Amino acid sequence: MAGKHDQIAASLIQDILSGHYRVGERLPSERDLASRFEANRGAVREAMKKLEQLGVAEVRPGGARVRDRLEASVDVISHMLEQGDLPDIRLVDQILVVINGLMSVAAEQTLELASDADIDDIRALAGTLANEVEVDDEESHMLARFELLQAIMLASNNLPLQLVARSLFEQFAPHLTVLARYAITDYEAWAIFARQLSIALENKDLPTLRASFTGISNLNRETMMRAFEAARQGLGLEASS
Amino acid sequence: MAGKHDQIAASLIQDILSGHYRVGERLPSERDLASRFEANRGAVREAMKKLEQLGVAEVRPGGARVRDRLEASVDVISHMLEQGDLPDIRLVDQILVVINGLMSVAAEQTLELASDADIDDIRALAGTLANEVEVDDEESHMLARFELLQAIMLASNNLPLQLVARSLFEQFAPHLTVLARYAITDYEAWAIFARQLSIALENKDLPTLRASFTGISNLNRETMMRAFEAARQGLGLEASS
DNA sequence: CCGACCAAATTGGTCAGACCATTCTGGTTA
DNA sequence: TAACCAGAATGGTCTGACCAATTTGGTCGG
Repeated sequence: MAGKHDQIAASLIQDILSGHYRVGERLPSERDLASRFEANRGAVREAMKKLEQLGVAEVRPGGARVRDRLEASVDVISHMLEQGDLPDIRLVDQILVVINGLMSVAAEQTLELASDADIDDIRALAGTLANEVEVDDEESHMLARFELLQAIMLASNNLPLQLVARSLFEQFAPHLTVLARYAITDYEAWAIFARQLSIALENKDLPTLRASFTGISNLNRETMMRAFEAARQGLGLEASS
Repeated sequence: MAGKHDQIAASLIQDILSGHYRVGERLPSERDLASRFEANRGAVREAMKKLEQLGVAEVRPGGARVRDRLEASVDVISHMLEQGDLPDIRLVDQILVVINGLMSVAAEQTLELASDADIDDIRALAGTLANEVEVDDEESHMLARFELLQAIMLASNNLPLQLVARSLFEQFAPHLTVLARYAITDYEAWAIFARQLSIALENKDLPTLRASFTGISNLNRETMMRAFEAARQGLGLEASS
C-alpha cells in the first residue's frame, strides 16, 4: 500500500527523532541509502524531500544534515507521537495545552466578531452538553464535544487559527482514538462548563468565557492523564518515573 | 537560482489560491503542465509533490484535484500572504491574534513550570523594555521585544507550542520587515505592559499576566494596523473598502 | 430511455541510467 | 602552518520507458 519512499522516510525519521543521529551530523548518501533499502535512488530522493519538508534534515549538495528540533515543521509532532508503545504523556499534555489555548482564542474571536446566528448555534450545542448529565453512550458525548469545539473554531473566522488547530488535532487524533477507550469523562463537570460557556456567549462576558475554557482545558488534561494511566496498566507497562 | 520545480509550484499555488481553479476541480495533467512550462515531467512531478505537501491539492492516479482551504497545511499561509502588493491586512491581523494567543499560553506555562532562573532572565528582559521610554533606535527596541518573547517561548518548555509559534512567525517575518519601516511603536505603552508582565511573573499572578498579554496583543495589532495604512499610502495604493 | 458493464485511453507512480554543478576531501606546496 | 588545488563524492536534473490505477466513452441489456 504505502510507497517505498514512505517506508524509507519513516525509517529515517524514526532514526533521527530517536537521537540515532546527532544534530548537524551527515546522513548516509542517497546512493548508500538506495542500496541499503534495496530501492531506487529516486525513492530515496523522495524520502529526503520529505525529511526536508518536515524540517528534520537539511539536504544540499555535499550531503544531508540533521537539523535542530526547534527548526522542525509542525508536522513532525505526529512522528514524535509514534515513538514507543504509547505516546509520550508529556508531549500529549503539551499538545492539549496548545489546542485548548487555541480554542480559547477562537472563542474570544467568536464572541467579538461572530454573527448572532453563529453564536446561537454554538449555544445550542453547548446546551446539549449542559443537559446531558446522565449519558449511556460515551461516544455520542464525545461527538457532541467535538461538534461544539468545531463550531466555535469555524465561527472564529480566523483561517490561520483553523489551520493550526486542525493540524495539531489531526496529528493527535489517531492516538486519541486509542486512548479514548480508557477515558472516563466527567459529564457533570462538562455540563457545568458548557452552561458557563453558554452564559458567557449570551452576555458577551469575556472573563466568564475565559474561565469556562480554563475549566474545559483542565478537565481535558486530567481526563487524558487518567486515560493514559489506565491505558498503560491495560497494556501491562511499568509506570514511568 | 530557484529550481524549475519551485517556479512551477509557485505558479500553480498562486493559481489555486487566487481561485483560478475551483475546489474539487482537476488540474491539468503532469504531461500537459510539463509542455506548458517547457520542463520535463520530473520537475512538474516535484511541484505536484509540493502542492500535496501544502495540502492545496490531492494528487492521485487519474488526476490531481484542488482541495478545500480548510484542509491545507499551516505552511500555505506564507503563500497566501504573497498575493497582491501588500499582504491582506485581515489575514495579518488574524495571524497576530494567533501568535499573541500562543505567547499568552507560553507565558502561562512559564509561570507555572519554569525555573526561577528562567523567570529572572525574562524579568530582566522585560525590565529593559520597562525603562526604555525614550528610544532613539527603533530597531534595538524591536530586537528587545523579540528577545523577550523568544525567552518566554523557550521557557515554556512546550515543544509543540514552540514549533507552531515559530512556523507562524517565520512565515510572517518577511512581510514584517517590510511593514516595520512604517511602524511607529508606542514605547510608553510597551513600558507599562512590560512592567506589568514583570510584576505578574514576580508574584506568580496569572490574571495580571493575562492582562499584560492582552495589552501587548492589542498594542501589536494596533501598531500593525497603523503601519499597514502608512505603507499603503507610502506605496500610493487606494484604501480598501 | 436508462443503468450496468467493459475495454481503451489517460493519468499518476516507479524505475533505471546518465550527466552536470556544487561541495567535500586529502595531499601538495609556498 | 596555512593556503591552495585537483579529484572524489554528493546532491540536482534530465531523459525515456514501463506499470498500476483511474477515468472515460461506448455498448449492451433491461
